[in-house]
Amino acid sequence: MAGRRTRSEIVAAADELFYRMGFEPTSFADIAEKVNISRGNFYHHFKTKDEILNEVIQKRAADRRTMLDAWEQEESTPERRIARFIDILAINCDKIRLHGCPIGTLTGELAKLDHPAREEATALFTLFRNWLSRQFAQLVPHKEADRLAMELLARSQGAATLYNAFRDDDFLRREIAAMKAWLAGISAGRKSAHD
Amino acid sequence: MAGRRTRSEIVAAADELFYRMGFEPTSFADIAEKVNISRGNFYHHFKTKDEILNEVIQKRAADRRTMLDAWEQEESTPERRIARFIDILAINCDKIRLHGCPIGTLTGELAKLDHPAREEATALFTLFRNWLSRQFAQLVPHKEADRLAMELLARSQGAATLYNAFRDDDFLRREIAAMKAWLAGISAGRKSAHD
DNA sequence: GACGAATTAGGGCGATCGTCCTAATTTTCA
DNA sequence: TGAAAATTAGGACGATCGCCCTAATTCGTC
Repeated sequence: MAGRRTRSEIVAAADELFYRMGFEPTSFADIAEKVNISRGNFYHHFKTKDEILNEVIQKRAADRRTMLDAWEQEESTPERRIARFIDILAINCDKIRLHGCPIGTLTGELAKLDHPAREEATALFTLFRNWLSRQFAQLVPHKEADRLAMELLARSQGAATLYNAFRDDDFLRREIAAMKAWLAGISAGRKSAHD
Repeated sequence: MAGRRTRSEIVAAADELFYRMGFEPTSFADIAEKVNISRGNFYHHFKTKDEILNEVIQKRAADRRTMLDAWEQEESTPERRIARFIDILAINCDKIRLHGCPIGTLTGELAKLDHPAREEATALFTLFRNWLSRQFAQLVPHKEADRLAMELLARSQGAATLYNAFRDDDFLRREIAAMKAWLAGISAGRKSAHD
């Protein structure tokens, strides 16, 4: 049963390498070296690189799901939950600075490769989109919730992209503050008139 | 002197291939085939792949500079000029849908590769940043201009990333409309109070 | 302790990568 | 027009790619 652990170690290593270097530039040899196993052993667990990619995507989805569940348990209001999402940028800023958003950069790379797993990667976005939409639905009419979810998703992606490019800490701080102010404005207008 | 034309054809082909497939996945063979020249001839013009990349970045910078200059001539107000920037998303939506933003995806890839030319690619962003900043400076106090430029740049990047992922035309239209409304609000409050 | 299954190691497959070289051809211009 | 320079073609280099095979070792179970 030690094979199961090796397999998950491979996926974890591939997850990080795909994030840091990208899917295409990461080779079997890179992953095998990181896990400290031979390439032959490697092949016993995964026949193709795409198999690993699928597993990595599933792992990322599972990781995000447990994270979202935790936020749902730990925070009592939708506004605080959405704020946790915005905080990702601050918490992971060191990694984002160097490698961008793990989800945004993966979907972008797979789009360019015209890779079959592209839609599976997009599903990672959908995970956040639906979760945010459910939170916003508690603050605004249901019809607007998904639009706000997409708006916030887009804004965080833009912030990650430009932070990765310019690496300007002040900019990131401003964007986070602006998103939180935007969020406060939405939850403040919950029962009042529009805007 | 025909060598000059071949050289620029190589750069043009590389430009498009780097955009469509990414820098790393594009091979010498890909470019040579697209230009219909032998790989040997290819080597006569460019010794290394990085040389081509640098030339491609310079070409992209030149293309954008002429585009920005044209906007400056064709539009009489800063608001209309900034609107031209926002319109990029609509005009290039077919390409963005498939391959994302040429500048955003290149800087992202080079960041992952830890490539020496990363900062040169970031300079493409700076081109737009400074141009937008100059336009905003005619609408708001100079201290706020750069922040607004970064904000708009970020928002357009986020829109491009999510449009590339979800390929939702309604979303892109909404984002464009929202950016234009945001812009109208800024230029309307030019001489009035803040917000 | 033995035996079948699971796991590991290591090497080799053809293909392609970026790069480089040489020789043939074309162009330039005294 | 003839020699020098610029351009082109085509192939070969070692390295590495994803992928596959076989043999050895470890493990689980009776």
